[in-house]
Amino acid sequence: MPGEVFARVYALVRRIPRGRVATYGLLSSLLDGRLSAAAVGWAMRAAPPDLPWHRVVNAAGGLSTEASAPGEQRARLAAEGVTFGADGRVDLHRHLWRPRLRRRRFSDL
DNA sequence: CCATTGACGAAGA
DNA sequence: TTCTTCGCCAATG
Repeated sequence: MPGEVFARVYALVRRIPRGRVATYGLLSSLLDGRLSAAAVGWAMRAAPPDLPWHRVVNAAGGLSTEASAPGEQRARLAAEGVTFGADGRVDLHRHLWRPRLRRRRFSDL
């Protein structure tokens, strides 16, 4: 059984729309520091099979799964319209998910 | 309990 | 621009 914290990450990842991607760091900050970016990586490793894990990339738009599952993440992303640069990285300017943040006081920033 | 390990990332050099 | 270094924190042995 995955830890309770991981459930929060999974819920977030399920909200990423088709054709968009999120970064480990973005998910970490959306969780308000409950989980570090590295820990989000751990959560993704243990992700349930139905999770759209392929929509999570690193801060540079690179695919961190190339070593363990060559080509799979890229194929899945390409299948939903995500484009890649010549360097093989996702074009974040075009596909990064920008979720609506919860209303927050300026004084909290 | 303690050390190590990442599908990470910002800051330096 | 590329590379280290260091902090991060759940999981593992």
